[in-house]
Amino acid sequence: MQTGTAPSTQLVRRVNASAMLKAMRGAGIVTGTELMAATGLSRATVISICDELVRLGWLQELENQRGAGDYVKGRPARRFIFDDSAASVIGIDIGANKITAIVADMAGRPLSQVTRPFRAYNVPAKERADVLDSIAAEALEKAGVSADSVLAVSVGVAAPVSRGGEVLRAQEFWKSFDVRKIVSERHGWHVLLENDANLAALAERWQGSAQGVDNLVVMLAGDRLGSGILESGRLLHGQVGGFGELGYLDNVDGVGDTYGIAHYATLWGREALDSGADTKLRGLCGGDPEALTAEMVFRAAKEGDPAGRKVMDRMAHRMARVIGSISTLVNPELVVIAGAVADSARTLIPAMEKHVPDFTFTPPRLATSALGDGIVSLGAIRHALDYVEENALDLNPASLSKQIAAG
Amino acid sequence: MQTGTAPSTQLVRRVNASAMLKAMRGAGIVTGTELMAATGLSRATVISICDELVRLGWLQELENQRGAGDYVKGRPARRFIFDDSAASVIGIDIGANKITAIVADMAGRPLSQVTRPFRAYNVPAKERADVLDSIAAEALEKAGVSADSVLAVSVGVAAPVSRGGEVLRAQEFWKSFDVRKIVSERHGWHVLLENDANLAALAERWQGSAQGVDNLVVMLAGDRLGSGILESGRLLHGQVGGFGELGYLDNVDGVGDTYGIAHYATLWGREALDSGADTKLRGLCGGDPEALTAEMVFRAAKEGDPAGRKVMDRMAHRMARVIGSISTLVNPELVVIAGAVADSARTLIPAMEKHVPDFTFTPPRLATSALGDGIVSLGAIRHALDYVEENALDLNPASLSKQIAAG
DNA sequence: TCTCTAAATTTAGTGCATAAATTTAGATGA
DNA sequence: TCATCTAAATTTATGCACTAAATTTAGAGA
Repeated sequence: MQTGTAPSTQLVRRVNASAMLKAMRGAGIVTGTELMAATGLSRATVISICDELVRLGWLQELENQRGAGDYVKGRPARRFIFDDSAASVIGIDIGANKITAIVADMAGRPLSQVTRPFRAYNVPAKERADVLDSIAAEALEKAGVSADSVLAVSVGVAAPVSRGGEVLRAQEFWKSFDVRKIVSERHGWHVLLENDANLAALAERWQGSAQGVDNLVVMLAGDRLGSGILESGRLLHGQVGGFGELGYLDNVDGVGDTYGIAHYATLWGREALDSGADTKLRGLCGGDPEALTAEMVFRAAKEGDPAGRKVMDRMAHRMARVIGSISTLVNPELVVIAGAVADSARTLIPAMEKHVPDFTFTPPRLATSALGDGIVSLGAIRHALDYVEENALDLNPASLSKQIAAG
Repeated sequence: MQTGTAPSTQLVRRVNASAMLKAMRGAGIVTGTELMAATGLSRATVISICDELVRLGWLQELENQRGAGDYVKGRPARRFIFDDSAASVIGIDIGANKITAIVADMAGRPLSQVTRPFRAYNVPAKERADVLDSIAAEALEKAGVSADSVLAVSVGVAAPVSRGGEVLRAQEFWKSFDVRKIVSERHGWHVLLENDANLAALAERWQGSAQGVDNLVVMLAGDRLGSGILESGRLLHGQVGGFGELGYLDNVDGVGDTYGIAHYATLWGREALDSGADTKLRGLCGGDPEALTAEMVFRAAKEGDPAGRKVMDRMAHRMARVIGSISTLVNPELVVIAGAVADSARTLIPAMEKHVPDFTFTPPRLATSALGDGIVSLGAIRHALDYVEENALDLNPASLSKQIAAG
């Protein structure tokens, strides 16, 4: 009589294996006893899963069992270490002006980062795939990592992406389904797609100021406003990926459109110049309003320039309305402002905290992201790692070397 | 050596048992073979779970195996039937003006419905519990069902309720945590709390026009606007239950507040009267603007009265803005207008369908609820049934009779 | 060398499932 | 009447994943 096992039974093993990997990631060297405490499983189970994870290439067992002399009595514990370099993932951010790729190891440590500006819109699918290919190849080379070691690639795009990873309403130039297929077929990589603001939310919860926060809004607030929303720790997508779209702001009093902080800083700064006011901005941009950047306006405000400060004041009012409206409907614990302007926007926080309660009965905590420009590609790394960890028994370093051996 | 089984292993049985119950609910008489097809489980498993469910009082096995002559060959199948009357649940809607209770059997069939108007606000917790008790008792008596057969009670309130079932920001008069505890202790019932609009969303997906819809917004649109949101089939709550709050509409152009359809129908109808226009409304309300109701305005519009039609036109524009804004952010497949005015609001649909695309790039389908005034208590029934089905192995008819025998 | 100890291993048993062989209840027809 | 047919139930043999308790083991120290 042959075998036959319920898929539901095998699922238990998958769940426990994922839990073990998650417990080990970032924990350094661990013993069976520690894992028992972390997972609630029995020693027999923990050890058997460890043995399997070693076989699959996820873990390495250390030879020198007695470690840094932290304990001495009894039989020495077997010591396992998560093998950070067993495989790698790639996170890619396809922004409006540039494309960024990060190669990271299994601990999520970035090994290399490559950024390349865009040349044109509306290039054919194959060329788009080529761009993605070449930047990925460059990042891999820079990281000193083989393309065969890549277990998953996550790509962030500035367009709605459905829960299933499909871009159904291809805004601007990026119609990604083809690309996904092409890249996947070329390298055998698993390619995931996700909205850029959603990835920023994952990044912020992973390494930013939203650690442990389950109800979170992250606003990408550079030139345009976009938002990624986590509810009970889950990303929201809606029917075709539009959850978090902010177009309704067009009709909100005192907001009127979805332009972001950088856009309005520049616009209002130029208005101040045009008004003929006496302001430091004139010096900063060399007298040419077209040369004025958001950065200059922030700097002027910081240095006490009245025109700059007035811009900041208007900005805080405007953003308070934006955050107030979304917080009413979504009721997050925390709203994080992210993107290229996040760092400069930190000075806006006190004023925003003051005004947001005028627009919602459930004011959230406010923060700015410290993750900088790479937040989306970092979120893509987390997204890819999540996928790999969930599928660790099917998608693993050992399966890679088998492929290599077979190919 | 004694036993010891992983909780994760037992979980498989629970999941399969729930799946079996869900497959049987509403299916009438079923055989093992049919259940194999419905659940994907093997015959041995299906039969063993059936035997267990019979033991727990969920199912009954029929004696006369050969049914209505639909087939004849082979060994007669054992035939099981879900015992609708094995236990019951109560769904309660605590509205602004009245409280409604429905007692239903395990098939979700309402056995009785009782409505009672409110007398006062701000009654002490014990009295509130007494009101709930007495209306529940009345509904049980009317249904001819014993209080001992109740497996769960779900209560809908017009206030934010967190995922854990706690009312953290007790709007108006209902601070329900006490009540939950009191009722639970008096009868040993499991008492669940949920927001009324969320329950309406469950009802609409269960028996309304949203069957099979996973991304859904249901708007309670009577005197005040409220919304319940399902994303990927899950109710959204946010940090303290505020997800779906519409207070941001205060600042949306052409909306300005959260008053509902009934409110504005009455208000605008009175404006028409005050303007001295020649309108049927004057006859309908007997010349007294204070006596004018939303219902009269709808009727006048239906009969072609110009003033009434003008109100409908304004209403469609206003609601298009409301639905457009929420649809932009939430991206539902379908928006259902529910509550007491739903039936009258059906005539608004074509105009709203025309205008909604002006306010969102992702216009949803629109519908009005046919579930009438009882939509919240019906949703509470579904909520309670969901809870019972998820916990069918722990919370079951046999455990009830055991309690009775022990007590 | 003996003892102690904490951890690993081994052994026994449970729960939940599958799959294949066998039995069974009834219908049918020689 | 009784063998035959059939679809379903049962029985039997396994597999997998886990727990729990008994036993062994690797090193430290008296």
